[in-house]
Amino acid sequence: MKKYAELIISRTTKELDKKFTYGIPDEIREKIQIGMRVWVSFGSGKKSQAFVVGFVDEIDFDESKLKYIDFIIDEKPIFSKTMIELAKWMRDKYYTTYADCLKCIMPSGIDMKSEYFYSVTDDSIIDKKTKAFLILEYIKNNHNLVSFTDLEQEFGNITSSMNSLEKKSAVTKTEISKKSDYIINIKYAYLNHEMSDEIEECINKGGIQAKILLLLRENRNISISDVKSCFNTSLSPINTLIKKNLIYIESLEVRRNIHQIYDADYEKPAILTVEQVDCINYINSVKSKKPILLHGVTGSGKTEIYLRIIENVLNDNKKAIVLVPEISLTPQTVSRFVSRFREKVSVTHSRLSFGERYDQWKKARDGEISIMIGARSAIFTPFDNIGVIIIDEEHENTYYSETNPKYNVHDIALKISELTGCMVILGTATPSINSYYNYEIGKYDLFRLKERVNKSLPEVSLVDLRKELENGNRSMFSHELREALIENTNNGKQSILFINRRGHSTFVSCRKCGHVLKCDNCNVNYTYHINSRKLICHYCSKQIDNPKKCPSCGSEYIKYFGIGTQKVEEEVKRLFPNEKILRMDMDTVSKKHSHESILNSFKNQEAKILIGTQMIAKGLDFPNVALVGIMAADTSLNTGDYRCAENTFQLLVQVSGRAGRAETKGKVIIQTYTPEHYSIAYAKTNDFNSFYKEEISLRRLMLYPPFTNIFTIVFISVNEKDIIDKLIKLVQIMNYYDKKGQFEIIGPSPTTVSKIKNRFRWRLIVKAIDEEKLKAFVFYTLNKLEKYENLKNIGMNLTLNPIMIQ
DNA sequence: AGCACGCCGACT
DNA sequence: GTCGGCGTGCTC
Repeated sequence: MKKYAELIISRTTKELDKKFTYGIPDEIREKIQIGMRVWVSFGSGKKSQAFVVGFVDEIDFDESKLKYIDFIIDEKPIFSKTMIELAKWMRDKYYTTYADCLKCIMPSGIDMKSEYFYSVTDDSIIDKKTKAFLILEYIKNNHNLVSFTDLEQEFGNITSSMNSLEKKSAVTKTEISKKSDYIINIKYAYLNHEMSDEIEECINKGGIQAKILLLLRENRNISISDVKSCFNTSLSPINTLIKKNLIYIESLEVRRNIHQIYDADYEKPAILTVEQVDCINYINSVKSKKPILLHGVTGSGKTEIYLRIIENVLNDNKKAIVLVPEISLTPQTVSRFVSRFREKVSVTHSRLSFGERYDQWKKARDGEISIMIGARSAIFTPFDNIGVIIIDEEHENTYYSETNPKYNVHDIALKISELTGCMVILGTATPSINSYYNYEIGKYDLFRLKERVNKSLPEVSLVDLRKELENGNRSMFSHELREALIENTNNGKQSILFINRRGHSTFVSCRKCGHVLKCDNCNVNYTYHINSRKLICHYCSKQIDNPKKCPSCGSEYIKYFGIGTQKVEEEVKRLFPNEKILRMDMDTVSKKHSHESILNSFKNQEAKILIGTQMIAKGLDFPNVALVGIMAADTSLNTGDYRCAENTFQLLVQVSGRAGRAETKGKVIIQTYTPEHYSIAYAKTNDFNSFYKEEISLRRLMLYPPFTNIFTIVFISVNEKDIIDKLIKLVQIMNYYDKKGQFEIIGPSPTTVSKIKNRFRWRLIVKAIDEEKLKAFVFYTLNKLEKYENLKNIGMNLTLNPIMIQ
């Protein structure tokens, strides 16, 4: 047993994507476990982090090649056996490497790496004025210890220089490894009870030392920093006491608390509606082990159901993971859970530091908490006994990872459920087409919540902007929206205006020749920003001054078209010169906490009107909001993506849900140029089922997911001709190998944004019914292409069933 | 992926 | 001769 360890080296290339067998030194044989991180020599060069995934008794290679593990990095394993199993499955599912998947599951920011540092030992043999001499000078001037990276930054390519300097013994190379464990140790003072007589004596003498001893009599231990601040003193009395052997010091690891969230008051469980009781009974009694799709209109009390289910799970001595979209991870959401379950809850999200996140992760692993709330990556919370995974707002796109491994939280949750037997609950007011289809074909169970708790659904009206135009209204506000906004504001109620574009004008063009101003680095129209009076590219952030003359024909008739949040703000200010107006978009929330402060300000009724993009669409609950205006419902319809109808329907229903969440009856006005489009028409009546019927039959007809699988291959390069040529070759290879015609190959064609930051992007779409066959086919043909063509200078972006076709 | 090694051409 | 640029091959 435990003769040799099987390791995955922490390098993410296909060539190294296999187990390497290492010897185990006797002194760590007892301690080493599956799931631990170890430090090893690998190949020539620097040492490497590796993960223990198994043990074997024999090796199947030449023993002379065997190397031994240097040491174990952490005290405890960082992967459970379930997580290692999960990584193995992810590797095949998402065609990445084992190391990539393990790193994804592992808490972020704790990678252990090493680097070479150089010191000068003898500079007499080097000629002055040479580059080598300058390098030596530089090292000596920087504490005689400089990293390779720093030297490279200072002098450019230095590989061969450093190698020859080392050969001549002018410098010595040291490998220094850095472990980021983010551990905070606090030093605590303890009384040495063996010295009670001496302690008594010291107390009688009085002074600060006596005060410290008295305090320690009352408490088992006190942190040194507390002692210092308590008596407003330095370290010296403490050191004297240590010298006298009356107290001793011990370091303890402390875990950071996310303090703010524990301030919430205890919230009494709400009285449940009949429907909610039915739902909870249903979930608790269902035996099928299928994921449960919880389809409830906004305001139907899903959160209270989550809380009750979690209560049950905790009573079973099990744990719960609650996933929410990053954007709705606000203290408001979290406090509902905290107020019910207090210190059993923790939170993890991207705004926490690595150390804070790692500490919450450790609390979960060590059983100090039972509920973890977080965005996408919280699905990997290392609980030992998961009872339920709740995915709130399951239709949200943020549950898809865009970087390798390009996983989808639904898939991961289902796999964890398969491995551990936990429940999976998917909650939403607007199910994703995929999830609802899974219910229809019997893969998921469904519970429908039809009522709003204490509330009625808002009244929704559609305004046809074409008719407004016919009637001579050229402004962005329809007559109906303008009147409603004025009335609502005069009544002291709050309004939300939704526009899915930031900036002022979404394109700028010349009225004389029609020239549209575009960024020269990207194939994107400039957006006009009024604060800076500049044109900004939303893809590469390039800014140029607002032109006075058309760069094409020289005319002065430059016009600004398209509505963004800033233009709406400008218009609303004109309507209500004395009202404070809040705007929330990427430009106003860039500063830390500004997201929070805008929402708080609106919550505290400091402003009656809030204008915003996507980010105001979700999960916000403001009781005084009686009007929601959607400025242009069609924006998300014209993206050309196969999911645009689904996205539009979801967005409209979600935004509408912000209205009338308390006693006030809410009103929603949707402005659109295409009121007859089914995604808009059914959003008006909040009729998911009809929308679904129409959408699913369209998907079936057009052969889109969930009826097929789509693989997109995007090639990226500064050389446009090169990527087109290579994609054409790929198509030829694909046609050659697709003997049975099982694969539909579309393209090559430029991506929606065909140039970003001066790099061209072209894509190929491959469709097939069978996911496994599709993956195999794409990788087989790509490998073939790689045999004939040099693909080193081409960026590649491969995605199975992308959330958005680029 | 790193990194070494080896080959080649260019530059004092 | 030495430096820098690359192609190739290996990593328990």
